Amino acid sequence: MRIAMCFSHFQLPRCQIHTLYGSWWKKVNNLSKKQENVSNYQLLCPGGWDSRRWIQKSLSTGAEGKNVSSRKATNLSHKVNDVSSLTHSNLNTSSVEIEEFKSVHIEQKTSDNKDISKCTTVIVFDIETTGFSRENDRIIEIALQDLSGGVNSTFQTLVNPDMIVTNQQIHGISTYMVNKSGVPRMKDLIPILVRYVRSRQKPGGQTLLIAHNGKTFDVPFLISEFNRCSYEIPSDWHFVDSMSPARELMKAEGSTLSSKSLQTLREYYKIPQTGKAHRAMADVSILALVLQKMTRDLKLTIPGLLENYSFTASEISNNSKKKKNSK
DNA sequence: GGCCCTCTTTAGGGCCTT
Repeated sequence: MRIAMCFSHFQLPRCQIHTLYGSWWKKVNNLSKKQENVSNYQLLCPGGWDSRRWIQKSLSTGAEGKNVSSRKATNLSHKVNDVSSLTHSNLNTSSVEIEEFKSVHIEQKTSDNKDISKCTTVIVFDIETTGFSRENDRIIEIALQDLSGGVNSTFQTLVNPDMIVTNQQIHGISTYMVNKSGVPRMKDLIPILVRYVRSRQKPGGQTLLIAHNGKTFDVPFLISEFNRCSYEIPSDWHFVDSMSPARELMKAEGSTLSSKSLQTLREYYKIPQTGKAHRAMADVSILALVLQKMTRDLKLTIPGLLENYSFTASEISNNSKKKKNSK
């Protein structure tokens, strides 16, 4: 009931949660089984996959766009207030303000890698935007996938940018699709997004969010949007740019791998294109599969990713400020 | 815009993200 109040406050009448176990999830499931992906994920998840990982329920604002026809929304009548029964119990929505998160410093964690792996939530995410400029462009779509799987392991939504979309040819997202009532604006979405991520966190654990080219695009863009809406990225969100391990892979593979782009990595690992490239959820599902292959090849674990590749939003912000001041 | 590589660091160019 408190959730309902929250969304009422946000004025998101079309925010909905529904079962997305349509052909998309089936494809991913079948694809993963065919490609022996399930066991490979154990590199990222030394404790092994949770048996719930292929349970097929996802979270969406209901504004994921018409182009995602393969993900048939089979239960649109489920309202957002049902989220309390479908996600973890800590979706406290009595206040629209984001609580100060308890920081979990990597260096304070136990040296036992298994414990780190068990308490770390790994989420792959991707954004689509109206362009490359963090100052002038806006996010128009965001998608996340918790690699531990289970109920509501994915989250996706279109975002109303309050501006004309001029790069529809890239992602297929039109002005008409996002500039209308029912599609949440970023300022309304951020609290929902933060609560979703929190709902995926393990008790006392930390979150590792992975995006391709995230260090120079997705994360700075996200920081910019949070700041524009007077929010801050939670301090216990750690990020990894999958481009970094991709560079290592390129060094190891030499000319076999010609580029570190997501599409090249997808082709390298013979992962079929599911959905339209440059739609957020399609790219997330590809990156999730690329990651499992890449971490296997590089023998990377979650502690390894945290130690060698992770960064925080504050580090990105501080670096940006230093560079501005030095100019 | 930022990272990385190299024909480099007193620099320039390619890549990657939408």
